[in-house]
Amino acid sequence: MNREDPRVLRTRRLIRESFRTLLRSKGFESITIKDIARQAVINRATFYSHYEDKYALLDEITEQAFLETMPEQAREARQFTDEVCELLILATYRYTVDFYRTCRMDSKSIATLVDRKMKSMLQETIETILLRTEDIAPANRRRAKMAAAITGAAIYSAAYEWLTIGDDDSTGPLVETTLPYIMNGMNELLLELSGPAIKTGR
Amino acid sequence: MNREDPRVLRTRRLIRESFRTLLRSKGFESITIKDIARQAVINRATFYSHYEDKYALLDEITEQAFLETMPEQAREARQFTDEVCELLILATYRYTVDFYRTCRMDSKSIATLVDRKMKSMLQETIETILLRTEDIAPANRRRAKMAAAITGAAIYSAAYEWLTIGDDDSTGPLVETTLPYIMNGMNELLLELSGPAIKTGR
DNA sequence: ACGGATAAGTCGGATAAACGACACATTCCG
DNA sequence: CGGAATGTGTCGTTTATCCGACTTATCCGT
Repeated sequence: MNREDPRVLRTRRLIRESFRTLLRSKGFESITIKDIARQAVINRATFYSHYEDKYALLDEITEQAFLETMPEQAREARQFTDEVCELLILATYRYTVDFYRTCRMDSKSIATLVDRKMKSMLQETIETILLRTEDIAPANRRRAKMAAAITGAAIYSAAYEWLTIGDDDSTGPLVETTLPYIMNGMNELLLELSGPAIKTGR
Repeated sequence: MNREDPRVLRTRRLIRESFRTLLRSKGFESITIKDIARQAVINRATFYSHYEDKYALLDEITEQAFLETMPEQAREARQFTDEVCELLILATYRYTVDFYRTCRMDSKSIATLVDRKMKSMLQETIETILLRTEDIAPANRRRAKMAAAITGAAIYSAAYEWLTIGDDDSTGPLVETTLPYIMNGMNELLLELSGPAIKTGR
């Protein structure tokens, strides 16, 4: 199917919007494909020619929301600087706030799914940034991936923690505690990365 | 083409909304079919399978707006009472206000078209009400139509005049001058209508 | 007045969406 | 327990929309 076809774009957008609407009034688990089709005023069969099931739809929506939340300056960065890191932290926090405030959480399943997706998006973003810096020895790619995984998880859990404590909408303390922690560990690794390949076994 | 088909409903709604949007930023005459199609993100050929041209589209939009503006109580009335007449006057005024405030008026052509449509909608509405009153002799239908035409035109021009003078948003004076005038002439006719058929030639 | 550019309509073939039907799984209730 | 009701996923056919191409009409500048 042609992703550029105006009919396809319209239908997919309709489905996404209907799903978001439903998420505001019902729990994820209790939303049926029939509900989505009815809300979007499309045929139920049409849904299946675009998404495998509602989990795939949730995945796409989560991804899209992430990309919309994350400023381009962060996604397109060529170096993992303090500034970029701060952007990542703030965007992640904003994302979780939006998500958890607009969606009903009947079961924890949706939270789990979204958590996983968010972490992988963060990780991918960071990994891309790290691999863009020219001076990384090809043999150190694996280390860069590790760093991305760790950092992604760190940022996400920091944002999540800050949200659940949530007696305050200020983000100052969130950044002030998370940023040094991450950049410290990251700089450690970056030093090694820019050098020659690390010897195995050390 | 099946008017109930969800695709048809969606497409027509898209076209109408796009047209309304365009009317807010461009003059009617300078809007091309291409503009409409581009704005609605539909194929240009698709437009032609729903509307003959932009004049037909304007006609439909005007009619729809009229029906939305006119309260059901007026449209469904079974007698042409003072109360109903007041509703017609007020709704007509509200309609003209909305229309002339939201649409750009580059040339006068659109105003002419809308004027005509509005008058005919008003006339039709009044005619329907008059013909609904059971005690009208069938032979007097023609007279009822005349009354409807006169009254429709009167109400519309009163509303229009009130709008163009327009130093004031109050509608009191509008109703106070128009209503007695109309009901006087109308009651005159209604008396004759409810009697036997009028003799021809008098 | 003439030629180029842009819009108006129209047409045929390709494709996405609608629709109804089907078999199967799940849930719910007497 | 059993059966009724509801949701899932898929299929074949019909229909609306897309798309590109074409002709005709209208507008505009040199």
